Amino acid sequence: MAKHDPDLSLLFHALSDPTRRSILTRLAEGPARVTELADPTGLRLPTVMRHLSVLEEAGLIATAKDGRVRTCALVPEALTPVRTWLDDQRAIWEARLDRLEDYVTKLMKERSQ
Amino acid sequence: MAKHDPDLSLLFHALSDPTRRSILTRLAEGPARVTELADPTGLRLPTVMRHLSVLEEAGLIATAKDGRVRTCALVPEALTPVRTWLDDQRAIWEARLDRLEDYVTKLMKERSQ
DNA sequence: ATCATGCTTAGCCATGTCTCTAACTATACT
DNA sequence: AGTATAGTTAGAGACATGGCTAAGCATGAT
Repeated sequence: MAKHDPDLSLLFHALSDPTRRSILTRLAEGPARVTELADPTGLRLPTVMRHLSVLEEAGLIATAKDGRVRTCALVPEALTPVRTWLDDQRAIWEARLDRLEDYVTKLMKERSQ
Repeated sequence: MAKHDPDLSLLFHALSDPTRRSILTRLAEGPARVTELADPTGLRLPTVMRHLSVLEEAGLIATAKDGRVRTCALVPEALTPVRTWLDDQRAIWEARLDRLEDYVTKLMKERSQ
């Protein structure tokens, strides 16, 4: 299968880890430095760094280094493709439901004649 | 970090693969048997089976076997937790924006005095 | 200049993922 | 009964992931 949506795959993969989701939730309340993010996870710094780079490569966060401190911030628009995919999926599903409804309606009309 | 949301992890992981997403999109148009789903992927049956069981374990599809044919169907409500998580995330983000706005408003008031 | 802080790099290990082939089972067709 | 069809199981191989330790490198504080 062609990988038509590398973005979506990256995004969903980034979101599939509880640690990464908790980092995002934390960041939703405001930017934070690396150590600050690592602290509540109970994980070692290099491990958290890895999570952060997964998030950054997915475009979910942006980071910048000032002096020796790296500050991380959420990129809220990054979730748009996910939302869009969900909406599209629901749209197709609903279209199908509509067609099914039409079909049932048609059946009932035919029956009532 | 405690894994408070095994469901979400399963769901996001299931959605992180293009093949699996394409299967879901196909299923959104109506139920299908395994071979039918395998066909357009260009993958071997066992591989597709694996994808299907990932989708099933995440609760995204339901399958039933009739004779030697297994039919797969979408479970559209399964996406609800994902949608909820996205909404929650956005809510926190917007709350933060509001607080920021309040702060700015306050600053401006102070300044104008 | 020295030391502490904050991050980064390198490399290891166990486990998980995605794909395959080969062989098997169970159901339908003739 | 014999053959084709639809799926399943088992297992292998290549690579990714998530965690770690140990060592390195800037930058800020004294």
